[in-house]
Amino acid sequence: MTAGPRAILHVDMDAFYVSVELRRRPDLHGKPVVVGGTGPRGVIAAANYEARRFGVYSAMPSSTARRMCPHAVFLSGDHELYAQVSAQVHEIFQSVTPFVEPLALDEAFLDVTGALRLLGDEMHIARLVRAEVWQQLDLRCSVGVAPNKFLAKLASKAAKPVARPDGVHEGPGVVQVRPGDELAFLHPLPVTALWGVGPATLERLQRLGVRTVRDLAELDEAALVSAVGAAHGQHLHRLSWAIDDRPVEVDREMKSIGHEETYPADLHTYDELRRELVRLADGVASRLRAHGTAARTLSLKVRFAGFHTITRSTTVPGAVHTANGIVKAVDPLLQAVDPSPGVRLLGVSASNFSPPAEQLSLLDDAAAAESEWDAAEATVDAIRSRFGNTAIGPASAVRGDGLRLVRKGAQQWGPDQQQ
DNA sequence: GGTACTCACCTTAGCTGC
DNA sequence: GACCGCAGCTAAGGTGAG
Repeated sequence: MTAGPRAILHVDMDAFYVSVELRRRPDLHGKPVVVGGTGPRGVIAAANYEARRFGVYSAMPSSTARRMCPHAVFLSGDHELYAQVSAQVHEIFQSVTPFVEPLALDEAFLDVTGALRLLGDEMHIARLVRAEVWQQLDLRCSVGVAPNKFLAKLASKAAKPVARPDGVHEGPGVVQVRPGDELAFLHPLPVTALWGVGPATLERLQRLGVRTVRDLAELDEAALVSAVGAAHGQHLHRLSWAIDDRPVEVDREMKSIGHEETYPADLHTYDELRRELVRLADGVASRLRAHGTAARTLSLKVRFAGFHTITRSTTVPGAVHTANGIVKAVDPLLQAVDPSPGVRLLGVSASNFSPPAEQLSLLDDAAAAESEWDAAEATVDAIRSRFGNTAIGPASAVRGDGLRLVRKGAQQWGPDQQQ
């Protein structure tokens, strides 16, 4: 390990999804544009700074966004395209350092400590990354530079453009928190700036009179722990003193795979739910196989019309990676659910990964059945890889009189308007 | 009255085996 | 046989992030 302070970069693309859209729709430059679900149950995935001037932000219900900014252009989004562009962005990161931890399609941490001698100081590297992203991809990003991940993330936020009602103001693009300046930068910030302070934690902290990070730092750690729990309290206390020694993790292991979907109209019968369960299980199984893994724990998520949400899960003796295996495990959980109040969302997820069951024991009945289905679903995978994701799927995934196959991923941010 | 989707992690509670 | 303490696992719910 390198002695002395680390040099960590947090690179965050500016209004990523919208910026990618603007590359193919230059006519929309300067106009408020949002990407997200276009239907009444959709949410905003990204808004450009012109739209943010009107108070529109990501995760806002699309219906609210339409009220606040009726003249905005609403685009339903193209997740596959964003993933492709994201891969190009990450290639640029890799050209600077192999120590890249992707956080999302549009952001990553880079540990450039080892690249300082070769490429110059961390500010130079930050400007280099920014320039390459702009020149190669016609996209803007903001970069935070700091001795740790947490401060680098806050710094990149400080580097971003700001949208106010009077206009969009350019940000500095790169902001550095130098070793020794950590607390001067951190302590005046509102406590919500800390990673891990959401609405629930904020309410508890406010009851203790905490408003800023400095307030939190000066709070007795025991009081903090009793308010928000041991793990969370200790973590926040360390962050409030700018202590964050988490490494940049290049290969983070995935721990769960899931799909969930909100329907344009509530579902009221077991048959409808069961049909959707098969579709969701098909999507989850397909991804499990793509990752060469299988899962022992299968979970069902049901959100009712009143937004009350329940989860039910089961752990099976042999890991499964076929739609049939998942449906068999989850169906009893679904049968125990009363759908009569109306179900707006159904979700299936798989966790507790281990090698596929048939590799462990072909003698076991369940494993043998899973192996038979595996052969069939491997053929499905091959057809999809050649002809596309909608080429083949469970019969129950066919919707409407046009026999259009509806696959997962078509409505990333809620049901579209015409469903 | 309106709230998507995906993933990670934590807390609490109950059960089981020793 | 009843009880205790402990560890490990599972299930359910909650919180937070992007």
